[in-house]
Amino acid sequence: MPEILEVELYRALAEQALDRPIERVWMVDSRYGRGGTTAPRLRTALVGRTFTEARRRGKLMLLDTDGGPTLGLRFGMTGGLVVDGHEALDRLRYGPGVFGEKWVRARVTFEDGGTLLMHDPRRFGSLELAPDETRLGPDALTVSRRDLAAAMAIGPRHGSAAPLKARLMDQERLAGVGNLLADEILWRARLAPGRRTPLSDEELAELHTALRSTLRRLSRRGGSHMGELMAERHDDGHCPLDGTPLVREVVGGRTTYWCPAHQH
DNA sequence: ATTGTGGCCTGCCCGC
DNA sequence: TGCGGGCAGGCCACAA
Repeated sequence: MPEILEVELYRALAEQALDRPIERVWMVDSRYGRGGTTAPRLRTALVGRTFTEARRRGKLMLLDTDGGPTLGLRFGMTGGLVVDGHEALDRLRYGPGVFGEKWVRARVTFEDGGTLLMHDPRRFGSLELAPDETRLGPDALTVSRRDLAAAMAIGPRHGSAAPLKARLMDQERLAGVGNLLADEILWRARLAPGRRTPLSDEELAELHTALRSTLRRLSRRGGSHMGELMAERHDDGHCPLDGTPLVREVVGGRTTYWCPAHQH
């Protein structure tokens, strides 16, 4: 489920876990670790230390430690964060919608008895010690128009043949936008997901405005799934703007809904 | 180097 | 009611 808005909620929740000495660390199995991160290495890195800061870059959450490596958390499609029994979100749209002990994949227990845990039914999330943050592009919540333009450069003169939507979701170019947000942003920017020609200055401005307004609006409304396009994301869905039947197709490897009447 | 594809896991929903 | 197939908002390894 989580896109950038959800991970930002997780990050805010994780601030409750700062400055509390870590007593135990558990992970379901070493396949849940990434980049050589195993349960024993997690223990060595974390036990006896505290988390000092909860950061985020795109969809990657980062917990710094006092003197040890930073812990990176990725939530995949169904991952959720729980601190001291409190969830950042009531409900995971593509998960079972309830909390289940059997879906807990990792747990950090503090000396005060509290816990921070990863709840992840589908197991697409992961933990990684000292993740390479530099592989991610600028954060979508704060990206400037200039940096967005650089990230989106497409077309023959810019050496890329990837469709616009794939660019928007390429985490190395722009960090944080997932499939749902991409559709919503392009719909609001009036740009077709399959666009491969360079964007004009006006279109880039539209895209930047749509990115900011969509993130701000959906953040207020409670998450990435609160977009206006969401309710029409099904067969026979219609454009909320002009009533045109939406096109459903795969763009950039992901299911895409868009309006052929006003997105160009 | 860039772009596209399959696969990872598990649960839900739909149609038969 | 039960069952099988298709689908799911992320990301990686791999092929072309």
